[in-house]
Amino acid sequence: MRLSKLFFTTLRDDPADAEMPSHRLLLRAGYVRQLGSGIYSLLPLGFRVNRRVEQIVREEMDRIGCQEMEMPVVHPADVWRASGRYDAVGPEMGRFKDRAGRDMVLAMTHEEVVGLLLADIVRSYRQLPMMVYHFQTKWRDEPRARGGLIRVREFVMKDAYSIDRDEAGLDVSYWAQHGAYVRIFERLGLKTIAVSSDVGMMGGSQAHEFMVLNPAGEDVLVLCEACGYAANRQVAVVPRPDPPQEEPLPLEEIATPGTTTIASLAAFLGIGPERTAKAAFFMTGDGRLVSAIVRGDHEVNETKLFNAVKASGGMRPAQVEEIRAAGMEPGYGSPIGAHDTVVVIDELAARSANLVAGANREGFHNRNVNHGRDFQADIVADLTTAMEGDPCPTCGQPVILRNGIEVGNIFKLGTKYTDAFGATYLGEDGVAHQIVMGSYGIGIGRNVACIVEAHHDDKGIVWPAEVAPYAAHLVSIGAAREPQVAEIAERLHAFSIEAGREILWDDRDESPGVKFTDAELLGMPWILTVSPRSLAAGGVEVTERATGERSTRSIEAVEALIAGG
RNA sequence: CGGGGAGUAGCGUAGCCUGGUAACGCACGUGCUUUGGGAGCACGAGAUCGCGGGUUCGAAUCCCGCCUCCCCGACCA
Repeated sequence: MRLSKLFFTTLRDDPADAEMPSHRLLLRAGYVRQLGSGIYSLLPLGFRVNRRVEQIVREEMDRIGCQEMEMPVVHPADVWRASGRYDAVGPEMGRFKDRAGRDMVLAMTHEEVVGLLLADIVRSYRQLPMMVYHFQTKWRDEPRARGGLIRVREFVMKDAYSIDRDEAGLDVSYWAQHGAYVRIFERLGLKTIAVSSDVGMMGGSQAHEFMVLNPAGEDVLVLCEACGYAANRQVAVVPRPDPPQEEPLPLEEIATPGTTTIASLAAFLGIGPERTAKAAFFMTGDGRLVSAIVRGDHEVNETKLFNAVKASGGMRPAQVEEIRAAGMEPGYGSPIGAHDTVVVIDELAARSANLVAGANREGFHNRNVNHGRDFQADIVADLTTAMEGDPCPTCGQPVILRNGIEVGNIFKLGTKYTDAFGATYLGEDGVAHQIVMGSYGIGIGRNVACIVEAHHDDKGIVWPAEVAPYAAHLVSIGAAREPQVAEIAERLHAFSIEAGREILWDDRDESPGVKFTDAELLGMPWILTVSPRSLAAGGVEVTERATGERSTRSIEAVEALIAGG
C-alpha cells in the first residue's frame, strides 16, 4: 500500500479527549475516528488490524471444531420476550419499532437466536456435541462509554455457543474454549489471567473472565501470588476467622450523637469497627427494599447481595425516604423493628455476638445486638468484599488487588435458553432431553486497544507481527536523486503484494524526519529504509520497531523477511 | 442518572472576566530552496465561534434554554 494514497492522516498533537495510551495512539496514528460517544469508525489501518485479530480468533475457533456462521443484528422483540430478557435487561438494550409497528431490538448478544435455531435444527443425540460462532456487531447502550475503544457501545464480538447433551459434555466444550482462548491471547500478545467470575445477565453455573492487568481496568481482581488463585472481586470468597465466642448480653440503647459513619461511631465508643454492624440499603429493579448487614470492618459486595436476593432489573442505592418508609433511620439504621424490607446478613456478622448497631433513631445506637435474638434476617449469605491482604481462600496467604480489563469470557449457560425455546434432542433412550448450552465471547475492538496498551512506547505503537496491519513500513529517501531507490522500493512493494503479506510504502515527498516519525507512530514491526546511503552500505536498512536494532540486508533477505511477516 | 470539566479552522490552543475588525502553532495549497530524524522563505485557502432565544447601536464574550463530548461514580466483550 502506498502511504500517499492511504485513507488516513496522522496528528501531531494529542487529541484533547484521549487519555488512555491506546485511545491517543489509535487516533493520532490514524487507525480510528470517533463518531459519537462509544461509537467509532475503523479507518483502513484499524480495519486491517481488526481483521488480523479476527483471523487469529477464527483459526483457533475452527481448530476446536467451532463452526462459523452469522446471525442478524436486528431481532423481533418476541424472541427476547421468550427468554424473559426483554423485560429483564433494561435501557441497555436498543429498542425500536419497524414500519408495521412491531417491536424490534438491536442484538446485545445471541443466546436467544441460537436457542431458537437449536429448536429448529437439533433432533438427535447423534448431532451433538456442536459449537458455532460468529463475528457480529453488538449494540449495548452502556451508561457511560470510556477509554476510547476499551468500552464502547457498538462493537464487534466473536460470540461462540456450545451445544451439548449434558453437563459433562458442556464441561468438555467449556474447557476446549478455555484452551482456545489461551492460544488466542498468546498469539495476540496479551498476557491474560483467567479469573472466576459472576454469571451476570447471562445466567448459568460457571464462568471465567480473561483479564489483562491494566490500571485503567474496570474490574478489580483478587489475586494470590503464592498459589495463583484468581477471581473477580465480585465473586471472590475470602475466609473470615471465627469471631470471639461470647454470651449474648442484654440489648441496651445508648446515645451516640453525630456518629453516622462506622469510623465516627467506633471512635466515639472507643471500640474496633469489627464490634459494629453496618447497614446498607438498596432498591431492586423489581421494587424491593433490601437491607444488607455486614460487620463494620467490611464492605457490602453488591454483586453478592444482588445474587443473594435473586434481584432482577438491576439494583440501586435506596433513597432516604424509602429507608424511612420501612421504619429505619439512615445513619442509625438496623433491621430491628424494620418492616417491608428484605433483610440480608453477612454470614460473619450473623455469627458475631454483641455488636453495636443503629437504633433507628437519630443519634442513638444499640449495644449487644445479636442476630437471631434481636432480629431475624431473611437471608444469610456471604456479602463481604475482598480487601487487599485478606487471606487467600485456597492457601491462606494474603491476596492482592489489581485492576483488569476483560478481553474475553466463557460461560456455562446450562438450559436457560434451550428451555425458553423448547430446544430438545432425542437421546439413545428414545426420550427427549434438554440441550445444554455454553457461551463464549471476545470483543475484537477491545482486544485491539488492549494490544496497543501492552505494546507501545513514547514514539508510538509497536504491533506484534501477528496483528500488524502491514508486514513492514518501507521508507524511501532520496528517490529524486537516485533512481535506484525508487526502483528497489517499487520492487519490494510489488513483491509484498505478490507474497500476500503487504507492506506499507511511504512514497510521499516528505523529509526523512517526518517519515521516520510517522513510521514509528504507526508501529509496523519492521521499518525498511531504502536510500542512497543504504544502497552504498549494501542494500536496505532494516530496523526492528520493538528494539530499535538496525542492520543492513540484501534485497533478497528483505523479501524473505516480508514473506515471513 | 449523580458529581466535575469542555465545545472557537483538520488537530492543539488564545481571546470570554472587562461586549467593538476572530488570533497563534501545527497540518493544508502554490512556487523556489532543502533532503537520514517532525526543514526554510514567500504567497494563499480554510471558522455562520455547538444550537436556539434574549439583552444591546453592536455578542465568541453578558443572560436563559437545549444539544454534544470528556473525566469520576452506579453497569459489561
